[in-house]
Amino acid sequence: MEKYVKMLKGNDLKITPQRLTILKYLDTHRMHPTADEIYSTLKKSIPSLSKTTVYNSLDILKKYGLIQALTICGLEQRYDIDHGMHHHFLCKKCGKIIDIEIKCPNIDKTLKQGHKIDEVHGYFKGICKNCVEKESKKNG
Amino acid sequence: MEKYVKMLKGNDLKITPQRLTILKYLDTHRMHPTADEIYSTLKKSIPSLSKTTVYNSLDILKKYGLIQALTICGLEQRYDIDHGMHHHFLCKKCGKIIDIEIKCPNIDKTLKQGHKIDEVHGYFKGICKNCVEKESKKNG
DNA sequence: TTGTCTGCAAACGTTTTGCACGACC
DNA sequence: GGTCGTGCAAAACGTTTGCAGACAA
Repeated sequence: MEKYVKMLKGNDLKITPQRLTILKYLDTHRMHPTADEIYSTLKKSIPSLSKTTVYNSLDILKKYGLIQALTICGLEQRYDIDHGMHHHFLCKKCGKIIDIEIKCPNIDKTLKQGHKIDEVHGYFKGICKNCVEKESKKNG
Repeated sequence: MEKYVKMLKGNDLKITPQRLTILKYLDTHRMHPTADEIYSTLKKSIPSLSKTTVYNSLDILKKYGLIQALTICGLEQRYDIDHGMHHHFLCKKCGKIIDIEIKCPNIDKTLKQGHKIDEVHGYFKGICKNCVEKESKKNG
């Protein structure tokens, strides 16, 4: 928990049980939950928790770069603790969202066509390893 | 208009004035409009047009790969005619969405970490060329 | 003590639904 | 005549707002 206190303190953010719990949840459950999933889960340990607080906390944590929001076409907003440059892959079969490590040498420049690039978000869609293997077993 | 008829016919889609008009609009106005912007604009030429039809048409055009949906964090869904592999850049200053041509050699593989990749969507955020230049003029 | 954070209820805007009518093979 | 597309109204959904009271610093 010390870790999350430090993360908040480092950004001059007030330390509240709600924020700490949300940070810890996102850090220990890296399955890109929705705001509602976070709310439902944490409601069990903090019965007084409100959805507004979840949204407020996620907004401010995002604003200070402690977490990241994923906006994938067709899905609600999802959240992820910020753990270095990575992208996201959505399996169209099982719906799972998987972290993808791809480095693109052409993106690493901060300037492209004269535009100053601060953030890079890569979204990939297809069939995940698991589902591909299941499919080939069925056919072979 | 022949062009849009062919696009629909090629996918065994019924040809309706609404679909043709939406396709033409997206082809000739590449500013990534929202469903509502499309509706408001086309309502002028097709007064009977309903928003449901706009959503229905956009959905089916997307399903058949004739158009693309952009889901950018914090913005409503936007639409774009499918004109080859390109990505999108959002200027955090002026809000404009700009097409970006970046080729990533590491993404071009259809398999990554065992996952079969069908779609690649790149979203970039920062300050666009225009706003960067405005800023530097002000300061210099 | 002071300003910020939280929680509730209500509002909001986008998108989806259910259903009936109409158009087109 | 049966399927598919359209349009309307209403609902659903995720998210945001306004405000009052609670809490961290």
